[in-house]
Amino acid sequence: MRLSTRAQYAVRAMVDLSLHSEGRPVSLREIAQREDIPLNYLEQLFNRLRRGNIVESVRGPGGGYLLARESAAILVGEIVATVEEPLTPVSCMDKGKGRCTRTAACTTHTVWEMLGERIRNFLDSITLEDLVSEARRRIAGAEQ
Amino acid sequence: MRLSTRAQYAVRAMVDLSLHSEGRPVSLREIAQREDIPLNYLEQLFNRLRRGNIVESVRGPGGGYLLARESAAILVGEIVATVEEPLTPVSCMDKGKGRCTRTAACTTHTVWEMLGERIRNFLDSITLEDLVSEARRRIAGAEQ
DNA sequence: GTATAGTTGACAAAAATTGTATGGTATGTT
DNA sequence: AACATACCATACAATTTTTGTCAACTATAC
Ligand code: FES
Ligand code: FES
Repeated sequence: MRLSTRAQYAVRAMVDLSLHSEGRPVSLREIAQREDIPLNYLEQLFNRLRRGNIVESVRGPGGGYLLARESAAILVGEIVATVEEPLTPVSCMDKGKGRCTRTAACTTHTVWEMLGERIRNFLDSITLEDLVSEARRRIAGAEQ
Repeated sequence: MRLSTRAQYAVRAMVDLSLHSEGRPVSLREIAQREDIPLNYLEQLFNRLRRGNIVESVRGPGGGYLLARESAAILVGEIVATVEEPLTPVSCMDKGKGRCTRTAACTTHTVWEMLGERIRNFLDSITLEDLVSEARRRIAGAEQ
């Protein structure tokens, strides 16, 4: 039940982006440095985030990424789901895939289904803005 | 965010065991056949389950495994945690491990911590007995 | 004593994740 | 136009984790 580093990286990077953007595009190079994430790997993640309509890109010098919407309208669950395709606990829910073999009438299926729902609901209950304002509080607290 | 097959196998096997035991030990060979799980793999899982005090073993011919307690006192969360060591979403919670590098003040840590809590709470809210009686209902329904 | 069935540890195969490399395209600046 | 920046895309390599297998051993019922 581990989250991939993809998901961890993506959320951290999105917080970083929000904190440092202020309307201007932020380059991945900056984010990669600040958050200590391999640049090329981050590029892959942001490709997905762009296709997922979570960020917009600006090419050329001075370019970078911008939030596609206000941070209060971006859910952590979206970010995670976008970079970590299946947010379901078991593969039989993947569509196309069959049920698990034999099975004790597969009573367990329901459990995993509900578990997935709980996970998604929780992650969708937190917005990027929640994390950003929390981060700002911490920074303010550390300064004084 | 995938559950290992270890966890899926273990829960299914435990349901199977409960359904077929009725006080008598059930051999892994039976379970492996009914649930289509590699026998040797299942042995490893039941070793962990035994050490986790979830089942008891009876050696020799006619032997097998028994529930260590009544099924109503066995939580699905226990079974999963026993075979799938870390039920935490990120490794920085593993004790001994450091925090994630750099980090946007690691606001995200709290999110993963809460997520882990939710997952554990949910899985601990379901007992093996819940699954077994659900399975019995299905079997009865299928028969008529 | 023999067959059954759990116990254990080492190891191999396979899959998934994580990270790297390379070559592109768009665009602002000089 | 040339050049530098920074996104875009794909392929591939390294690593780690998961999954499965093998072999040897111990206890016990018959
Ligand atoms: S069919 Fe989904 S877990 Fe068995
Ligand atoms: S320290 Fe735990 S996620 Fe960053």
